[in-house]
Amino acid sequence: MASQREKNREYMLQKILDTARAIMRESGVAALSMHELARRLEIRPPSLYNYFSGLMDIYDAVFRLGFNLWGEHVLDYTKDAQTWQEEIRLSMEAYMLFAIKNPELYQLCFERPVPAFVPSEESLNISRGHLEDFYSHIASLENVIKTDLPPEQVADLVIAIAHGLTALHMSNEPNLPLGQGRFGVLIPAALSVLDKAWS
Amino acid sequence: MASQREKNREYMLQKILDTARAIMRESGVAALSMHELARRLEIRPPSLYNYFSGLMDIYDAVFRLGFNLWGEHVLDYTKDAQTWQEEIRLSMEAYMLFAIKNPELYQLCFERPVPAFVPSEESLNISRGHLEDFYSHIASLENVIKTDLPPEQVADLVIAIAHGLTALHMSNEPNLPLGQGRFGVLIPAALSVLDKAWS
DNA sequence: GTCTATAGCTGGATAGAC
DNA sequence: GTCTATCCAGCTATAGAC
Repeated sequence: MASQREKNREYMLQKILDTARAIMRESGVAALSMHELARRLEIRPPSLYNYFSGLMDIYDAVFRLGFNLWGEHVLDYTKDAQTWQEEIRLSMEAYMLFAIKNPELYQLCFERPVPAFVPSEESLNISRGHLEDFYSHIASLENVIKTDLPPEQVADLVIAIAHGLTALHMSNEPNLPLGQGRFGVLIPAALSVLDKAWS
Repeated sequence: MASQREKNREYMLQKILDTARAIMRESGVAALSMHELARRLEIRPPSLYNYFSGLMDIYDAVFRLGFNLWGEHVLDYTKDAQTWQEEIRLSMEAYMLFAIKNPELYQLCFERPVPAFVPSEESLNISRGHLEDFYSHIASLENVIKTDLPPEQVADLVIAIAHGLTALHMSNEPNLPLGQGRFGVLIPAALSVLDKAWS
């Protein structure tokens, strides 16, 4: 039973997080500030403290939001995989696609651009959960992927390759769509290498 | 003929850059400031303007220093390579080793932690030169690496893998030496994959 | 080449009125 | 739940004395 007050509060919380993301996207993750946030929302900075306990709390909320969206995104994007090659291809594409569509969430969640921000344990547990899910997924393919590597290392290697291609894509041509650009174009090449090595 | 004045000036320039690197290493690249720099050097902030035109100029000098050291480092580390596999192994190891030994230079040169800092054209040309050198190196191996990929893509894929492993190593276990840790341990696995795919 | 003094900006956060 | 007023801190950079 959401009362009108609760709905208004939800609405405001949403608006704050949306605006925070817009600032991070336009000016870099580190550019988020209570002042700028209040300016864009056309309120005074102290009002924000009715919704969040401080700047780091807002970072944490966006971080949590990022990993929640990431979980949904990967689940949805990889749901039709039939082979391990497809599984890995879709996982890598999902990684880069998420970064292209949500650069501010990608930076905040997968790089560490704000040393002063340390995610809360609660938020870290969400991210750990997604990693465990991926480990399990790869472990279930243990008998079809032909390699001596333990499944965790297979998973970590896939993550590292996806991360490397994505990070370089984002710092070179962040506006090009999936599959294009100097590094975006290399996903098939990376997959071909893994396929030849592990088939 | 370096006069005493010139020697003193060189010495001070060196001291400023060393101190700048120390700040970046301890508190993050973005934490560099004229105030903190002056504090550690036990001078007043305005004195720094006799050596650099401003904060961004100092970033640029460290950036340039980073790529100069990077060039020497790679040249030295890969000089004994006999096969393409060794060439690639040493290149990847050189990449991660440089990051472990000079995390502040790695972050400033290979990640982009300070959106407000844009390297000067002169500095960018140094980095472009090193990339061209690596392209040439890989191109010279075109007939021994068995792949349909153009040499630039071979090089970019190697860079992406090295970058992915290194970035994840640095954000997870930056203090572990080369070859250790969750991602540091994966260099041989990555090389094995490339060897199987391209031999 | 160093300093003092200062301008002028940004920021996080709190007290307390309404 | 919003505001005004305020504090305190950090920063880049310049003017001008010595």
